[in-house]
Amino acid sequence: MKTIMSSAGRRSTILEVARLAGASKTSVSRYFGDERERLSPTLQDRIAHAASTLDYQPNQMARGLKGGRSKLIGMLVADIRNPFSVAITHGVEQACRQYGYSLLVCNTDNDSEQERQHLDLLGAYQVAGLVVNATGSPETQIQAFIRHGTPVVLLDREVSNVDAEVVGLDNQLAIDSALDHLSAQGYQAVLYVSEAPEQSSTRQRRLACFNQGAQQRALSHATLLLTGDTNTRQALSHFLATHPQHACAVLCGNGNVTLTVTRLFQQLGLPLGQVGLMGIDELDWCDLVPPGITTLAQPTDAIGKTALQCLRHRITSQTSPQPTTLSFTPTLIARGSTRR
Amino acid sequence: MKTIMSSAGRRSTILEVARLAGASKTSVSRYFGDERERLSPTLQDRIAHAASTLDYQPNQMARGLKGGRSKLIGMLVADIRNPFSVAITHGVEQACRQYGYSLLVCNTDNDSEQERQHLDLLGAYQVAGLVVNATGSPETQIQAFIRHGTPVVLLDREVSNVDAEVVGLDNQLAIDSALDHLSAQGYQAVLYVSEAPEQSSTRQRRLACFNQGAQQRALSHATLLLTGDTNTRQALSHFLATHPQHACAVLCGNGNVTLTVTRLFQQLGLPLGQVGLMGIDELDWCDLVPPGITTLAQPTDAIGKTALQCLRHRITSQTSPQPTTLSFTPTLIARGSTRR
DNA sequence: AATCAAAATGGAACCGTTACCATTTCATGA
DNA sequence: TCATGAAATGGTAACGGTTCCATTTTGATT
Repeated sequence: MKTIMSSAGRRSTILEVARLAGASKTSVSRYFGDERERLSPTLQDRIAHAASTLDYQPNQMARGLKGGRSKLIGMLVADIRNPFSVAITHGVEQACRQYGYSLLVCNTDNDSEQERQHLDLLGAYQVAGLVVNATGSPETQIQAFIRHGTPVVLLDREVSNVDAEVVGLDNQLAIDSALDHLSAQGYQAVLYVSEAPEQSSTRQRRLACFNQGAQQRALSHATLLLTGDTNTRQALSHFLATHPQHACAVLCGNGNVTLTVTRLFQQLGLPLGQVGLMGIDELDWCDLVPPGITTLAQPTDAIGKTALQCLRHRITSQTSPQPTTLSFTPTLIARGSTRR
Repeated sequence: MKTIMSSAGRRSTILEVARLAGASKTSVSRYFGDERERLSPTLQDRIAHAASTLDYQPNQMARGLKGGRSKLIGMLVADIRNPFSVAITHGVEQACRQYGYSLLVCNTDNDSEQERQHLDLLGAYQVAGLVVNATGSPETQIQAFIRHGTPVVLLDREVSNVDAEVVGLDNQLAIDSALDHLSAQGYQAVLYVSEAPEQSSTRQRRLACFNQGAQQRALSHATLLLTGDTNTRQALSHFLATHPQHACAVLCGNGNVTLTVTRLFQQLGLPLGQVGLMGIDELDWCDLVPPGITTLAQPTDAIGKTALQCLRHRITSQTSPQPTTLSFTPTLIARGSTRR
């Protein structure tokens, strides 16, 4: 014997609230919009009471349709499993909630086809703003958003021909700090390891800064790109072998690289510190691998929050983008891996 | 001299496509809905052409409004910075994209007030389904979703009085495997470390299984809860001190705990392996801390995808929940930390 | 050629809001 | 008391789709 739950609960509408409160749709709408003070205290009370009785909540779909924009912020993330991305997402999400937005998180897994699809969908949801950590170069699609009047902020990676603020690390400063630290610690030859730079302006920039900075400091240097087919272990050994007379160090372009290289060090039995190791991006475990891995930490929360601030600013003041680059300063966390 | 971009691009509507194609709104709607085959090939072509000319894409807000449901899946995550949660989110997100849904990710930071707010919003967006990794006990709110006909799936954690599938690890099996492994390795006294169990049914269950399982195996055992005020370092030392005649091991209830305890081991200078260490949840760095930390890995991707399958099943077949528990089998990854 | 069912297409109402404009209410000063 | 403007409130047409129902077209059958 089953109890039939016939009240397959429709959610209540503005009209029902209006009726119960003895008011008009318009007044109820005003109450829940930002014109509550235009209503007499009496009416406010009646509406408040009716709404809570009916458990009313404005339908965001209807609002979005009517207003031409939703209260959604779209966020495109290149790799959601990267702790750095997660940390930033966390910052963005917090800021969203604070201002009544919800976050539509779209992970692209570094695949531009997925990126394209996601951007299409985000368009269809008429997002109020877009935070993009790009994979490929979705120029045209992003331009379309901008043309439609949707504010866009680029996170960490630039996209060519897109006029939007870029929020991220000061890469020049990061690389400089790293090289300064390494040479201060007495390392004379540095290998920079990076993932494929084509995908990301940041990777390119760090690579360029590295080459330039290493040269300025008269450091022996080389670079290694982690592509699928190179034998990284061999490349690393080779670098060490060609610099027998120097104290060698490896600088990792991001957290993923640090992970890979640390594994490599262990496989090769390289003593951390004697061969220096340093990475951009702080990770949970950097203090756990003895004697600790030196890193440059990014202020992820600040970056995320700033990204949303940019959007909010442009959403409210309808100004067009002032293609600035907002660069944040990394924090050096020195540990044993760069102590000889 | 500035070029004024006066075409502050409105996106094109179904009506415009209809006009350009010389067809009716209805036909265009059918084309983009799932009744394309009802249209004559000629008409399909005309519409396709018009749509691509105008760069048309159906407005999801309008669709959602009309249909009473959006193509959004809401996901409530207790702690988005936990790699385990991220891995599952990744699985859910992939599955969503595959079926044309978008994922509204809501992080609660283990705060039930945030959870409440987020659930409200998700309601307002008329999500097609809800994946909940609960923090507190949002019983009433979730019941409201179910009453409204929105399918709900619980992830990892149950919520009392909510009839919904629970997708997650087979905790009994996990604890049993762990204890079997530990005692096979010769450990005789085991300390189970967990975060506050009030928040999470899973933590409670693992704790209970541990106590029962340890007793059955005649292991000396104790538990330690990581709350803010306990001196965990002291507690751990105390456990070791009270079992001088036994080979001791620590079992960690989840990834966060593993991180904390590993730090503790280092602070105390405990030799990994001689004092055993084992954790539930596999983490990036578990093979990096010498001699490697033994873990039970959860099939996160499968869990995430299954969660969405459940939703889809219930979205399409409108059946009411069959409050099953879908339990997944953990994989033991044995490393040096449990080798004496 | 006439008939008829099936296939193809279109008209219009409605989903739940908001925003413009119109109307009512109210307090104020002449 | 009445005019007057401001404040408070309400009516109604969109917003961009979907869906029911009606209409037209098509092709097969007699």
